[in-house]
Amino acid sequence: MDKIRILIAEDDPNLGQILNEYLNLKGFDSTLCPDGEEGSKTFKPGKFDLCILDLMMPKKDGFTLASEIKAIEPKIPIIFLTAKSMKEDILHGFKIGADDYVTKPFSMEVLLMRVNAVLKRTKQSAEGPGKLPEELKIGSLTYQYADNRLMRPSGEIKLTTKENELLKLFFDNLNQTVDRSIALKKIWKDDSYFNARSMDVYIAKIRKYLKEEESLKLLTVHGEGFKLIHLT
Amino acid sequence: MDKIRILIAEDDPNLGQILNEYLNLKGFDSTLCPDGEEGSKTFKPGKFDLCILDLMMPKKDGFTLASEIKAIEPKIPIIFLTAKSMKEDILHGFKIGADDYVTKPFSMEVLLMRVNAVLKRTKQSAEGPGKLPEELKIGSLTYQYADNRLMRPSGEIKLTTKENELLKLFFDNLNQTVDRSIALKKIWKDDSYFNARSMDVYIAKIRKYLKEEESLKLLTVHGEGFKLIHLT
DNA sequence: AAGGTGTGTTAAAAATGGTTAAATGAGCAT
DNA sequence: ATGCTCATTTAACCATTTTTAACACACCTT
Repeated sequence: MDKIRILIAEDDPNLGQILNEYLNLKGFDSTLCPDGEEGSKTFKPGKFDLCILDLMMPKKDGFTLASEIKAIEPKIPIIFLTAKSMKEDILHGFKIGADDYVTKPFSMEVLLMRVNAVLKRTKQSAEGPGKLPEELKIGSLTYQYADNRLMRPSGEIKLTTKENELLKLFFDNLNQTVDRSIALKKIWKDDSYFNARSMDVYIAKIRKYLKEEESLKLLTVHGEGFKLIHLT
Repeated sequence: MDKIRILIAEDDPNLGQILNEYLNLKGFDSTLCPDGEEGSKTFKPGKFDLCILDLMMPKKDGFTLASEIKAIEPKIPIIFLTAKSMKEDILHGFKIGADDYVTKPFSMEVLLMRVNAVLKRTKQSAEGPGKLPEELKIGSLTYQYADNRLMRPSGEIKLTTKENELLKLFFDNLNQTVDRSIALKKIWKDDSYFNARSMDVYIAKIRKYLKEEESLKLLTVHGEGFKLIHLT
């Protein structure tokens, strides 16, 4: 296996240097760019396996750069660095395809963990559907998909068949985009206009059920599908 | 036994045609798609028993198509056709769940052998929910289907013929969905409206019998059938 | 800014399943 | 045969799940 190639875009020379050296030390092949524009010039399709982008940079911000990169190589994983812990930005990042984010200040260990987690996820996503444990606890919720039950602090919800199948699909692909057409074919057996609208109705229901757990958000990825994310 | 249904995705019209005709000649029900995208549209869960995918195709390559198919129906066998004999590709293929691969050029006989070998392998694994022992104990219940008896802590129940056949069917397929129409054809010999309603009455009875064993639940899978689950 | 397409939301319609009790019918004993 | 008894089916009614429809809003492109 070759070295994992990482593109770093970070304008703070100090932090940039540290990042670069640390990742090299840990066996990655990393390239540092001092601003967004430089990052845009440096990125070439097939030349990188992962991007770590600062959000606030001169010349070109992280979101814009990410969009450009995704346009070239849609499936490349991206981790954002953000000084703000503002949820708005984080959610926006996930929507445009971020795989994770790290808020400054952070320790190198934390970053490394995220990098490895993201790489593991995206690598095995092509492999197989990760098995879900019988009972899944996230935050204040307990999800027992085996018998269609979702326990919340405010009480238990008995899920209908379709609700349960859809929710399980999202948990099976936590933090990853689930394609509309794949979900439709898997659960409705057929991708058609009306089934798609039916699914939208169920999306709304699931959002309502998850509402009281702040750390879970079912995002829309416009034109692609949906993504259930877990904010850590 | 019905015909084996095969999905073929191959962009070379010449080879595709030959494949299709040959497999039809050999008694398969094969469908040809001229590219990966067409393959994605054509594939529906439960509609195919095997996929034969070319690796290099316009619009959508074989690996991508395979991932989508596996996402929908994880256990379906897939055979890749590849011009390259490159180990990298072959290994990657196996990782994402290939059951076999055939390198071009190949003879029809070779392909047929592989198809039969794969089907034989996957069939026997999918074949049988293992035979039920004479006497089955689950939790506080003992089910002796041989003589229509269900023992519960609160006392024994003598099952009627239909009750017993239905309950056995569910235990035979524990944790798996039993299709309404399959159950009807198996037990009532005929799937009709009134038989279906009759079955619903028996479902209610069985639920009542199982009620005192908390770990067993007979769930309905709306529009499909029923599923007896055992919570561990 | 405008217009097309995709998604959010809500309510009503349609389909499916749950429940109960009465009708049917088959087997058995008288 | 006649009348029990019991399994099974039919029927009627109700409850739930899913789909359809209509309209509002959001997103992308020009």
